[in-house]
Formats: sequence, C-alpha cells, structure tokens
Amino acid sequence: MNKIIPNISVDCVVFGFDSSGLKVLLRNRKLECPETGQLLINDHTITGFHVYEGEDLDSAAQRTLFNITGLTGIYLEQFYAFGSVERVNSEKEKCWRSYNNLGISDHVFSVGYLSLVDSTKIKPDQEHADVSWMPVDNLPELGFDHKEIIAKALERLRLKVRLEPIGFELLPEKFTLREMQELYECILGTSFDRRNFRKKIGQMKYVIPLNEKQKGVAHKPAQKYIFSRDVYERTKIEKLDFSI
Amino acid sequence: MNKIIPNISVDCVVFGFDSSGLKVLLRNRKLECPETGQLLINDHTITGFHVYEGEDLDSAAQRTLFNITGLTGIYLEQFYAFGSVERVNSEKEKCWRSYNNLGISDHVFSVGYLSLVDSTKIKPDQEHADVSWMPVDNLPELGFDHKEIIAKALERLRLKVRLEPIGFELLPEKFTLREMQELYECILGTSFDRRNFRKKIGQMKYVIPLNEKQKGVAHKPAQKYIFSRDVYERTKIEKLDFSI
DNA sequence: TTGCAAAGTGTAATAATTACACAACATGTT
DNA sequence: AACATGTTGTGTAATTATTACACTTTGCAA
Repeated sequence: MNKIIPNISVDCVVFGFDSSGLKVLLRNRKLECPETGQLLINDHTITGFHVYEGEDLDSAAQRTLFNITGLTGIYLEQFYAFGSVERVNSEKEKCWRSYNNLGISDHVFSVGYLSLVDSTKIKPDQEHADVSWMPVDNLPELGFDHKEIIAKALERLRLKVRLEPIGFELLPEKFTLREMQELYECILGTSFDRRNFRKKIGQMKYVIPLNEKQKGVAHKPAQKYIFSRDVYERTKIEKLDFSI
Repeated sequence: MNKIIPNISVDCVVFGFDSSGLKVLLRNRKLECPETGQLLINDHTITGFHVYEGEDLDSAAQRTLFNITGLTGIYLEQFYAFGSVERVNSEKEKCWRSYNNLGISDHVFSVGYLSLVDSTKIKPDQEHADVSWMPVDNLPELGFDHKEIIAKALERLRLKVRLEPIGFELLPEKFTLREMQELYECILGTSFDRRNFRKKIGQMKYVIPLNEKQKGVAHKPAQKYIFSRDVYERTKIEKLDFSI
C-alpha cells in the first residue's frame, strides 16, 4: 500500500474543447452530515491527490490524470505551485477535513498541472457519475483554492497556445479549419478573419489536408486536416510565431 | 523560533548583469571532515531554504532572497517546482546531510523562484565572503539539482524577457541604450542591428531619455535613459511585441 | 593635433498583416 | 425538381513592420 505525503499534493486542470467552447473536467464533491443527512458541502473540484512517498511530482500528476480520464500519454505540463496558508483552511475545508481526514496536514502545498485532452475520447458519464465537463467561462462553485488554480492554468494555456502548437491536443485527430479557428478564438478570446486565418494555417506545413470531408452536415462539407508533430519538429523555427 | 517544514523548500535563482554578461549569485558550499580536515565537498549552490511552518511559498522566497542580497522589493517570480526522488539523494548530498541534518527529509520538494537584481546594488564580498556572481555560461560545479534549476530559470527568463519589460530589473536605474542592447543580446543569445534596435526602443514610450550623459568614458558619451513602469502600464498593448 | 572608440542618425527593399466579397456545394424543405 | 440554407473555399490591394546597410559626431587621451 502506498503511503501518502501528508503535506504535498498535485492538482490537475484538465481542459477539453467542443463546439460549445472550452471546458474543464470537474468532479462533484458532496458531503452530508452522517446524523442529519444535511448537505454540508456540494461543490466541484479539479482532480488531485497527495503525492506518494517515493514518488515524484510528474508521476503523481500522471497517476491522478489517469484516475479521472482513464487515458495515458496525454498532454501534461506543470504550471505553478500553490502554497498559501489558507488554501485548505477555510471553514468549508475544515469541515471537509473533519469528516475525511486521512492523516492530511493543515497546510498542503499543491503543484498544479495542466492537461489538454481531446474531449471526444472521454465519456465522463460512464465511468464516474460525479465527473463532468464544465464551461471555463461559467464555472460552478469550487472547493479549496481551485478557482485560483484554474485561473492560473487558463492564463498559462493562453500564453502557451501562442508559442507552441498545443491547440491540437484539444482537437480530435482529424479536424476542420473551422474547428481549429473556433478553438483558437475561444482560448484567446478574439476573432480572426477567416481568409487570413486560413492563409496563416496554409503556411504551417505541419497542418496537413486529408482527402476526406465532413459527413452528414447540411451544408458544403469541409476538408479535414491532421496535425503532424513530426513535421512540426523538423520545420519549426525559433520565433514567437504562433500568435496567429 | 521558526520550525521548518522538513520536506518543502524554496530555491532562488538570482540573476544579475554587468558588462561581462549575465550572472547568477551563488554561494560556495564547503564541507570538511571533522576528523581528517579533508575537503569532502567544495561546490556552489543557489540560495534556498526550507519553508517555515505557517509560511507561504512567496514569503519564504522573499525571506531567502533578503538573506542573500539584503534587499527587499526585488523582482521575484515562481517558475517551477522540483520534486524528483533523487534530488537530495546523490552520494554527495547524503554525505552533506549526514553532517548537516537538521531534521530534513530525504525527499525535499523545492519550489524554484527567479529573481532579477541590479547587480550594482549588491556587493556580495562585503557581507558574505562565500557569495559571488558567476557567469551563467560558465558555471562551476553545483550542488543538489541546482544545475537543472538554473537551466530552467534561464529558459523562463528568456521567454519572459520577450513578453514583458523585465530586462530593466537587471539594469541600473539609469542606463544607456548600448547597455540595454547588450543585455538583450546576451539573454537571448542573438545580436541586433544597432540602428534597428534603437528605432524599436524609440517607439517604446516607457523608455525615457534623460538630460544626462555618461561620464568618464574615453569616447563620445551616451545619453542615459530610464524605464517608467508607470508609462508602461498605461500604454502597454496586449501583444507579444517585446521580441525586439 | 591627432587618434580612438563608441554615439547617433535615415532610407530603400522586402516581408507580414490587414481588410474585404462572392461563387460553389451538400443537404433539407417545399 | 427547384429552392433555401449555411458553410466552404478563394485573391488582391493597402498598410505596416522588418531588415540591411555607412558615415559623421563627440569627448577624451596621448
């Protein structure tokens, strides 16, 4: 049995994307009073867990991510460490700990990881009924300091997406340029001229058109594209040129 | 008396700049065998210390930074958390701990901070004889995983310097355009055309020329400039436009 | 007075970015 | 069968940013 380190955890902000925008994978947390049955806590948290003894941060984050998504090999990046004294010490969290204390410290330092997944690969409803995608621009009530953690993750995502082609991690393997444009628009909160956007993408040799079209749409079907990391690595130039 | 948290520390990479390039502030660490007097360890470390109970990460970093520089209000930014299992468990570090163990865990998670100081404000020789500026491109032997930490700090500095006007933190209050250009050249490892660089800086309203010139130089003295954060905050545009 | 070393300055060529409108197409509806 | 709908796919001209490049000025030291 793995022993947890009582004062160190990882928290993983899992981003997904679909036609209605950018999402975060959250778990519903409920606590009801054993005597009265009253709902003491009913909020949401990102997924996280204490680091095990003898485990390093990245492994702990991968483990945590696997537990909620059932997937391995997904994009995962450490982005910030959170260590404020109050982060697990609000009244609500004291209450939570009083019912769930498993030898956990009252000052837990948590290392935040940011993960990007193709949301079509996850069917959260099946495996964990308490897990769901929530829109980043309309989050429910969150536990701990998870609002702050998500905000910081989003900030990092916005930065990173302009510097590296990580947007593709959020798209299905085959995607249309419209999907790609919508993704970038909703991450960056801007809108692009369609022709200029396409011109720009056209220059990216690593975004490769397929001989395949959308099906079952009530309009002219769009061509599908794939991203080639391989071509990207070979042709990338050291420049902040992903700003679109 | 403050009690330390045995498994959590902060490490602070302090960067400075002078005419010979970019520097890191390092402390010489020596350990001699109490019996034989033999030098068991003679290397360098960045400055760091365990977090105290009830203290948060930023405060711990500020405290640590003050201890080595004697300065407050300096640029300080968290950049990465290090938690590999081996980081304090090499033969050398086991040896160090066997002589200096103050209730320290054998798996210490360290949060890396990056600090930028005007090196003219620090006279390391006076206060601590064991502290000195070392060139980043020619580092001595380093303890713990500090080589990796410095590398990561440098990577972050290179990124950040293109996105925000933090370079000025490394310059004296009044500086010449040549100093500024040399700073950017040595951080980014490139060289700029002098006229184009000046043209670019000319557009930055927050780099303000003074009615003051260099003195005591054996050539045409250069005009001095200051950076105004105030003007910057007012005029900044959301764009990755600091790439020069 | 002369030599030295760095400061300070402008222009033309090239490349990148922006703004903008219409025909083609697959489907669902009448 | 014809039509309505909604989205795809495409080019050009104007503007702006980037690059490459050479000579005169200045203050001090010898």
